[in-house]
Amino acid sequence: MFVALFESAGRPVLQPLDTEGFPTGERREVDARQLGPVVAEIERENPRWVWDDTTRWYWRLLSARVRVERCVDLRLSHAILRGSELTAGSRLATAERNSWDAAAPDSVTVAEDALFDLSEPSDDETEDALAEFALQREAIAGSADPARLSLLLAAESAGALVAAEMLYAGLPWRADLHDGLLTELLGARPAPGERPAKLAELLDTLRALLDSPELNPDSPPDLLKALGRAGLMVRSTRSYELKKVEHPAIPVLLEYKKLARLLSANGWHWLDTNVRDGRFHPEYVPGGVVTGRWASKGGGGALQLPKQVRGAVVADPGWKLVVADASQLEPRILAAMAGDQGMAEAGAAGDLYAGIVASGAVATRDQAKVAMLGAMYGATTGESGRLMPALKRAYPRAIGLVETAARAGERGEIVSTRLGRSSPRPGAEWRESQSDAYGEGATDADASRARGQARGWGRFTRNFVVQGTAAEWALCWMANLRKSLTDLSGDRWLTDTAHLVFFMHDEVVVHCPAELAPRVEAAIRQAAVDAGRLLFGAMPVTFPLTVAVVDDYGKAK
DNA sequence: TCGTGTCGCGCC
DNA sequence: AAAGGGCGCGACACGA
Repeated sequence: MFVALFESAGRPVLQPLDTEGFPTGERREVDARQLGPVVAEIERENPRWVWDDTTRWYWRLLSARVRVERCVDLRLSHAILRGSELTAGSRLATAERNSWDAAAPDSVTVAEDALFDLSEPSDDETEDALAEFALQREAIAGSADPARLSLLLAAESAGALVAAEMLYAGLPWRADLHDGLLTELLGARPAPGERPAKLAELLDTLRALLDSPELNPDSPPDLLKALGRAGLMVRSTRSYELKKVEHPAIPVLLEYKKLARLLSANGWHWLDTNVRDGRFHPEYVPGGVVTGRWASKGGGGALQLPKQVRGAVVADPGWKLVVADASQLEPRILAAMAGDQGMAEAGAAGDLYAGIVASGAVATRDQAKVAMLGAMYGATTGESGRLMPALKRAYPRAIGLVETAARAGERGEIVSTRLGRSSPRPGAEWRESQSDAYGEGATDADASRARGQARGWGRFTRNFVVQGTAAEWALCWMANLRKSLTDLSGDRWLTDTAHLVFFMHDEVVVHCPAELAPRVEAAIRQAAVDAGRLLFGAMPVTFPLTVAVVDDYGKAK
């Protein structure tokens, strides 16, 4: 059963729908303040809620302490169906761009304010949304593989529920410990506009060593000039560039850069703006990356949370953090997608890279790693490029898959993930440079530039299939886990029992009462096994996890 | 003063 | 000749 939830004349409206998206029962208007209880009552029948935007609706429900198990996020689903190769001929995909192609409204606070803001009554959204849902059902039913696409859309929508719940719950964050860490590394918190003591000391030393009393190392051009005056010929001021140079100023500069980065990205200002009441509430954006990965927004930067500050993430008294990450996820995904038995076997014992060495393809674990990364990213030079022929001989199917994807991208074609998310087409500029390269009056330089651009797009599509399928695995993993955590929780509210608090591409963190930790760990492991089966069926590829039950996120790994 | 572009670096 | 994918953000640089 589907139940659509939309707004009409400023009021929530419920409409039961059949599997084709047609109304089956009575349309019901609800007072905004009664929305939670009404949804909770219908939820007992385990419907799939259909709404335009999960953030918008689910935030209201969570605020009323109501959870739902399943939903269809129409905006996220639309984006997938619009671009998927599997639905290319559908009415949805061939229609003109419309409001469903627009980006989601900005943030939950907007949705929250809108709840009681009657000054601008919205139009009746119902017709539009119901029509969109029917188009989506039609596109799925008529697609080349409805089962895969349905799984993808279910996982994408479940992910949106997880993202909203993680925003609601927040990641436990000890501001006092974070402040202590900053003070230890940087010195006491300075007055606004001043440098902390440690940073100021390093700056003095650096200026003396480079004989540049006015140097501002935060300005790359300024720094580059000062380095040049000191006889240090570097092309940029990047750390890896600087590390190649021998000079007493370099270690000081690297230390300065590291601490300056900590201060500006995750210093006291970050703490002030992102941590409230012992929780960090990062805003995730499901489907925010073309490949299907999540993005994050707001100053928090959940998906860039540096290891340096993870010690401030501490479980509540009597609780634990269960931290799990999927080991070598992307190469395993590639092996599974390609049906590469040899690579699957190499990963079966636990360490895929060790398995590749054992197979004789390359000599060392480091080489195995750099070669695999090169295969997935499209490296052609350096050690990684040199190792490719050997890797391809040992694993022709896996390497063949990414090379096929790269060739397709070079021709301007689209590629798809396991479950059917397709890559965007290259832009007009790209296509023009390709056709110009073979037109009249084309120079060697035109042709060379076109080849470079073609290969660049090939590297993108090469990586797309792997990164995107890994994102699908992670969505299925989280969706499975969310369900089993709910089953563990009995009648307790989300944040009163085991719940997801953090996600980072191939890693999850669950915050739970200490006595539940063993069952949570088991649930996380089972969810990973089930995710592998959902995507790849009987293909014998394993997705091992590293799991740690800790008090403090910094202690994991 | 503002918006936009670039650099550099954190994460995967 | 060389050629490594995807992000978000803060600080600086620069031009309107």
